[in-house]
Amino acid sequence: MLDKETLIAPLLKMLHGFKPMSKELEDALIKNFTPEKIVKEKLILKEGDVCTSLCVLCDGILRMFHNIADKEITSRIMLTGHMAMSPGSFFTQTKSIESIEAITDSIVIRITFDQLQYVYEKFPEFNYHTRQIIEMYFYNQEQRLYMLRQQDAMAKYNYFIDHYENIMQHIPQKYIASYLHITPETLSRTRKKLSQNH
Amino acid sequence: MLDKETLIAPLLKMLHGFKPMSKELEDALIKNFTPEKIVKEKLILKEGDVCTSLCVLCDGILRMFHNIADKEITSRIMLTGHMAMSPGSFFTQTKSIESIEAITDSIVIRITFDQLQYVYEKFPEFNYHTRQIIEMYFYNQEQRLYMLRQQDAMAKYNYFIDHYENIMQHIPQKYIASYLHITPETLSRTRKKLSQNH
DNA sequence: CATATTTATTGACATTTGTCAACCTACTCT
DNA sequence: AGAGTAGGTTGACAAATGTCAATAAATATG
Repeated sequence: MLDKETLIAPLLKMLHGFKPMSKELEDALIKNFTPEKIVKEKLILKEGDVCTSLCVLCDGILRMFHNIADKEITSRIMLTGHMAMSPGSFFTQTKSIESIEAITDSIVIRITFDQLQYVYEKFPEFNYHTRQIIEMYFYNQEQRLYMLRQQDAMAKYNYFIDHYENIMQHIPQKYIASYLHITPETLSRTRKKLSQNH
Repeated sequence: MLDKETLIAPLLKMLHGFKPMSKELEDALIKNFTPEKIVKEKLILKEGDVCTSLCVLCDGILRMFHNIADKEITSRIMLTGHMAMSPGSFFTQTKSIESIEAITDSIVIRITFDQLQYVYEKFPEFNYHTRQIIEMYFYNQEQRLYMLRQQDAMAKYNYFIDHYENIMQHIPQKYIASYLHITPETLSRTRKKLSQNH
């Protein structure tokens, strides 16, 4: 595994892009993030537990899912650079209704809720950076909702490949299907229809 | 219409609840928010325009909608106290794909993007407050997605009345239907079925 | 490399929801 | 009060998607 400074570098770069950070803030972040290896299929958050930490994905793919009517539904797919946590559970420090699992072997850097609060207190200007991030996530979620509102499976799938093409690689279709709120069978048929009209 | 200080009071109270604000910050907010009356059916944001300001709803009901395949889809319903804006358009100051309309005569207080940036610059601690708000909105959106993931129309409607009961009052059913991603006919039948099993 | 396991595809069929049209109801506006 | 309009309900039917089962393909395991 790479060393911590290398793993955290892209995150720091993004934060600097929003607004330059002091050396002290940067050091505090480096100090409080802990690298961690996640083996495939391991849960980094389990339904019923409180999401006490936030992970930034350095390498690999994660998915968030939950059960509805005995079926696992993938609610989010996280790629390199994304944050992994349950908003409902992390922000309010209450039990999570969702789980997060590694689809592939992954590397994350992790910071606990308490550590994060410490950084906020010590470096109030950090609120600016996280506000930017969460605005971005909020917007992404709107887009996600927009996708789900598309007329039918074909329209959703087209929207998906236009906007989330990079997600396609190396992810089992069954996860993509439930991400689109359709069954694997319907996705398979939609893909076939699409390839026939090429 | 009530005076500005009265209209802005609930917002200030909520912000104080997150973290006490200085008198200066409070004054800056009072100064930069402008009250406005919105008559029923008027658009406060039109698709294609940039969302240059954010409104806090003091009284009335608003809805956000957009067109997909020639049909109007209600993507959000806003009640007293809620913020009204297009996240995609406001955060990035680009053209909006959605419109916002008053369902009833309404009163809002409005702040422009530029005014808000000014407040952020002058009072960096305000980032803390808005981070709290947007975290809350993010969480609400997750809940919304959770609702849409329910098995069928009945399950969605049940989830809806459990979690959004207050939205029901005084809102045409057709808006609720598209909020649930179902047709007004299906909603009507679902309601009937539910009342029969009472 | 061979086998076992998981995932994807395909078909037949059931179910749900959408569509369209008619009708009813409530509300608005002279 | 009466006409007009928009929203809501109901029915018949069509279309889309889900379900279940069988098979094929891909991936993992020893």
